[in-house]
Amino acid sequence: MKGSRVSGIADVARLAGVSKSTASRALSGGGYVSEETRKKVTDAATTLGYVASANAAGLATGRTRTIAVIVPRVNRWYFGSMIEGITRALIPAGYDLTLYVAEPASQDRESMYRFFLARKRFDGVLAVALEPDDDDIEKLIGIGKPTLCVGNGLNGIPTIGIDNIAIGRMITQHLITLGHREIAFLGVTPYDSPRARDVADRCIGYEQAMRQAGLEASMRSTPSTLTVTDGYAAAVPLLADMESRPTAIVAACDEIAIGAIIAARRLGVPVPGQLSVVGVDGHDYAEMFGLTTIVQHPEELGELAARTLLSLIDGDTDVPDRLQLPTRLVVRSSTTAPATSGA
Amino acid sequence: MKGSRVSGIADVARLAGVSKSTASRALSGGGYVSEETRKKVTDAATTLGYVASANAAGLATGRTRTIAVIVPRVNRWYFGSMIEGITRALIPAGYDLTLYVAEPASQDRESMYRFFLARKRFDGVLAVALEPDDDDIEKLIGIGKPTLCVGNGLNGIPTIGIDNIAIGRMITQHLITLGHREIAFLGVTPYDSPRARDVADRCIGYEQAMRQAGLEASMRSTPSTLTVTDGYAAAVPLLADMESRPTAIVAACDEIAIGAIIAARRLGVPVPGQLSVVGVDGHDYAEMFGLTTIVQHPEELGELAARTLLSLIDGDTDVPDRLQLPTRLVVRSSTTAPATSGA
DNA sequence: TTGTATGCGTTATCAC
DNA sequence: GTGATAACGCATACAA
Repeated sequence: MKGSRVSGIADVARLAGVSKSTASRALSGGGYVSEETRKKVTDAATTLGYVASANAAGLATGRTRTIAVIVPRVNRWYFGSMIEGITRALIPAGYDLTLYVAEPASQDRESMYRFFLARKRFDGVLAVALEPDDDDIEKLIGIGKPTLCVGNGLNGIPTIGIDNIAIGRMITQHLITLGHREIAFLGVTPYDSPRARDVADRCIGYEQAMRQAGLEASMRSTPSTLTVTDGYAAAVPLLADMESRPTAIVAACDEIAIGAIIAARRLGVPVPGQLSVVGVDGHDYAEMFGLTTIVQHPEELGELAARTLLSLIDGDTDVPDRLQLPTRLVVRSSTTAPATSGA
Repeated sequence: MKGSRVSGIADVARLAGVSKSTASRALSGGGYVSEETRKKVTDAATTLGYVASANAAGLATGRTRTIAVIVPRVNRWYFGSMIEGITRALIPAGYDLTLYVAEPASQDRESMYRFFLARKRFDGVLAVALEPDDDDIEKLIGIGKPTLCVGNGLNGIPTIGIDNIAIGRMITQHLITLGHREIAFLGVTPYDSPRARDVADRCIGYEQAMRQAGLEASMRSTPSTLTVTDGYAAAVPLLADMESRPTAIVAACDEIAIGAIIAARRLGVPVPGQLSVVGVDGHDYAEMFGLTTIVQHPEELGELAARTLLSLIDGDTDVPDRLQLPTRLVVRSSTTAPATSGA
């Protein structure tokens, strides 16, 4: 049992009849190795089932072939999809993914920076959904490794995401074009909370479109966790009041929108007959609810972000400071022209 | 700029006026160090912002303070919650979490074993939702590190999960007790697929309860991705046929159940008036739909599993081979006694 | 209680 | 094209 130790590069070299350095070159290094010896070495490696010790290699090269991913949550459609997209880019590149889950401005995030990220067991960082009121920037820059923001960005760090203000404008415009004039926004607004800037930006887009059309903006904020439950809770009081009930709702995201649709059904408000609802995301459940929405693809966003980070790690310098992915309006059955007031 | 290198333990030792070994002992080692020098060393370390190189430490000790987590997906309520639970246990322990996302019997899973897991950059493995038709067992055992299965288990590896057969029996019994006799099962059955054994086990429990009550089992399988969309698609044909429509549905999980409820609403079948529905999971959306369900807590499961694995890594030998977490039936408004046939 | 010397498994630098 | 040899940064058995 003692002899069954994991074989190292020395064993490979011995079996191949070459020196350790030649073996190393043949397997990973970029140096000159004759085709003949390369084959001898790789054969020896496979017969021994040799796998290089990442620790030793990392110690020698300073690289870990690992990237760190910072997310506030995992159990959310957006983050879960994004992580899957990231892995899709990492697997073919042979990179490991270490996950750091910590809500912004939380105890966990503090210890993440002070302890976990300080260990620097990665070659680059993907920071997902940072929030501007957090002092992440200096800390991230202080790490001194290639870093990319995904979704929400921070000044000074290259960011890849979507144009949320334009999205807010677009969906609001869609409702205005249909003839709606009483359009309420449901979700996180930039006024009650500086956090969650991506969705707050959609609210800004909503305001812009309303103002431009000479309409009055009306914003209702949810408890800000952006869940169906929250959308439901926020929609009930809005829809219950017959007098002030809007003819259309712009939701900060699909989950909020779905919550609103469910609330409408409960309250007997027909969608889209008496109420049009539009969301943002392209959530898995959107189609089932016939939700008109802007579809984005977090997996693709994650995949692209990961690939960009890898090229950044490989020394690419010409990475754009800000990259916006395209999105698309998908019209379904949750939006229609408003019922004529008289009817 | 050349001098601003990251400080190593040598720098700490120099600043504290001791040798490297003493510094090492004071910071991490278990050896004897006087309180006085310990303080000097830790002070020096903090002023220098010293953080041990994980690579070097790992190379010396053979331990990585990292655990590997294998999941088939991330973007699912169950897996996302579980990962969050796992991190909850890992953070205070100072362990990193590297995530391996690969569907069973997939290309990715193959490369995961052959390449990623072979690097052994972890002290232990948490394998979530393994499927029995996959030959994971030998590969996992071959890694030679402490390993724990979560959810689905494999013979030969300690497993921690819930008793899905008992759960299937319990929810079916609930409907039988209410007076239902035509009860259909919706979801993955053990017959059309050996995979996804956890949900298939629930079907077995359903069958047991039906047989015991002298009732006829009727199973409808979904496309097996266990989403709301699938539940919806599978429920429509089942509910559309007035003649063979059951008075109650046992769903393999809450998402399937919710899909069935949505389908029922669409088809004008009142729930629970004409149809009772019960699920399993305690999904975030269950309460909103008034769904009667068995609640389980994937976060807690993940947290417990991670903690157990850590103690396994620390040399604990008395870890039970099979650990079942308790679950609880929560009765809501989706189940009631069946309408009397005559009415 | 502290310091010295050695090993962990690679890669990189140099001669050859 | 190949082979010694020195890092890489830390932990630890052993000597003091």
